[in-house]
Amino acid sequence: MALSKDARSSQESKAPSQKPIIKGSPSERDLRPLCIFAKKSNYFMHNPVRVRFAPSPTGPLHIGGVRTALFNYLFAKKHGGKTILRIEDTDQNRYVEGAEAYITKALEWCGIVFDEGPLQKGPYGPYRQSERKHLYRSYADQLVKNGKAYYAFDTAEALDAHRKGHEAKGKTFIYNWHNRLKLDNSLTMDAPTLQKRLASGAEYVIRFYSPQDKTITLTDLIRGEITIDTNILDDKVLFKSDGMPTYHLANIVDDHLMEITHVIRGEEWLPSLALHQLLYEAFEWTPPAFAHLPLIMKPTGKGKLSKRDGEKGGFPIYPLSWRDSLGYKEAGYFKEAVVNFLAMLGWNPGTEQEIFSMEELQSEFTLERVNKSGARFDPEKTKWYNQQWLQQKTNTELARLFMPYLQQRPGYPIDFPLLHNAPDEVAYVEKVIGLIKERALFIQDFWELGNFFFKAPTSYDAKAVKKQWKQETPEIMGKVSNLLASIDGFSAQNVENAVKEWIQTNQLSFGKVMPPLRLVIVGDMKGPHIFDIISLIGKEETLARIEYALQNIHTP
RNA sequence: GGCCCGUUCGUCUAGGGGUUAGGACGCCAGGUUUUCAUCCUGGUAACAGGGGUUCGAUUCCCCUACGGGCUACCA
Repeated sequence: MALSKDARSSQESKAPSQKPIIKGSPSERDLRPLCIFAKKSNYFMHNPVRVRFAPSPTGPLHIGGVRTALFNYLFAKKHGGKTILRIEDTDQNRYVEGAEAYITKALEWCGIVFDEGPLQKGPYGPYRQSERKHLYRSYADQLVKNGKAYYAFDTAEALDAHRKGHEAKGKTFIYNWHNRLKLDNSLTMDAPTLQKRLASGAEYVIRFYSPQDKTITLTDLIRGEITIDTNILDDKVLFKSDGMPTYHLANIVDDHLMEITHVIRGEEWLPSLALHQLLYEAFEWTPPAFAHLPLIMKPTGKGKLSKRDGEKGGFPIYPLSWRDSLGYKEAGYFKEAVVNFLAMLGWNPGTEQEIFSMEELQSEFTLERVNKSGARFDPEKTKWYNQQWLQQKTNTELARLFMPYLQQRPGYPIDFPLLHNAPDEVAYVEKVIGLIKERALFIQDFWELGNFFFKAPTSYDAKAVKKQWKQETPEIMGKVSNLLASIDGFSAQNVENAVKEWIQTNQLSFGKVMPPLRLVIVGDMKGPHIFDIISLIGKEETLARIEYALQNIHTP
């Protein structure tokens, strides 16, 4: 009835039982944002963009959820709008202690900040649905009064039996127009019976009365138009017997009350869009615009990314650690890298730029450039993003971040006279990082890459010894040692010049000097330029290492 | 099963009625570094299939296949 007032009913009558039509030709796609803004221009002029991220505190947020929050945040920033965090804790059974605090901390780490929410408050609070409980009942009642919803007394067992019965016959049980009059609800009883039933304290739910024989057209900012036949919809429960609303009711009521203009959420909600649209119509409210994000899929195998994939694939799935699961932060990822790779999962700028800061994303992001199809998650590429961001950090910042790792290593504090070259330990670490930075993906790689800057080798790579440590090598190393001892001004350049000159005048080959020298200094055939290493660890330490090697390397 | 959404290199993607179908990750090969890695250069590799529409389709339409989501008094 109220539907007829709505502009949509004219569209419905035009296309009664048409097949789904998806409009998405290039020209229409390009025009889409214009159309949307044109249609709602008045609305937009007086209503600044307001988006919400509405997680359920049933556990830690995984990166899929973080991406949804990120896209909401970027969209709001792009349009100078507001971001709202709303905690959807209407399911008392699934509540997990600490989950809400985790969500708040995780998003904060990523740099996703909210203008309104449980902590920052705001004019539309409270921002936890459990604290808004008193609000929802009257909205459910309003729908009952208008004939848009009804009481249902069917027990869980009875419904379960129906489902099983249908399943046995290869059919699906749907609580809607084709059987609602055979079930135990207020549609099948007169007023006095209903009153008696309610007064008796019987448990009941409130169900939405789904319309019959209508085709509704839905608009999704990413997918275009979708048409749905209402006959396949079920009479969803709006209000549960425990006195709490379901997601569907609470979501619509709160989005309306909080004046949300754009709902950006995961694709798993697309099937509910029709119901939500119908609810807005039933309340005679203007619905927000909707955008359904493509899902993030498992790196291998079938299905969407889940919490288990992290353990299986050996990569973090959560932004921060949660119990036994290592988070991105703790695994050594920069938040910039996490935000960057999450943004590129399902969105792209249309240019070849891949590295984006949060600020760049805020100005570049558009919903029109979000993909329609799900993106397989690639842990390898996340490492690459981290490497890219690591290279952009200053040595000072990297040193600060590396110190805690270094301090956990045996042999700390540094036990040899390295520090002659630097005013303090951190300054020394900065110099080390300057030499090894470009080969690192993570902060903690610095140890593997440069441990020989902090402790002298006590063992030598067996293969390298076999190959490099010849009969004459000890004698040569002894002479190199004497040479190094005589050098004043122990810069990398000075040392290199001196050694090269010495090799030439003594008619030795580089191959007889350089590889063994690296072996005694590093313990292995790896690392940055050997003269950079020698210069940085200093003369005293260099000589000590040669001496130690001469005593301890023996060829069989 | 039903409904909805989707489909370009192995992966993330650009593009779009006429292109040598572009980039990135990965992988491979050369070069540099008298080490290892980085780095540089190059290479490998894609329009799911079938019908239309069209002078011409990877691009638009339909069908099929495949993938995904939903199908709770969960969100």
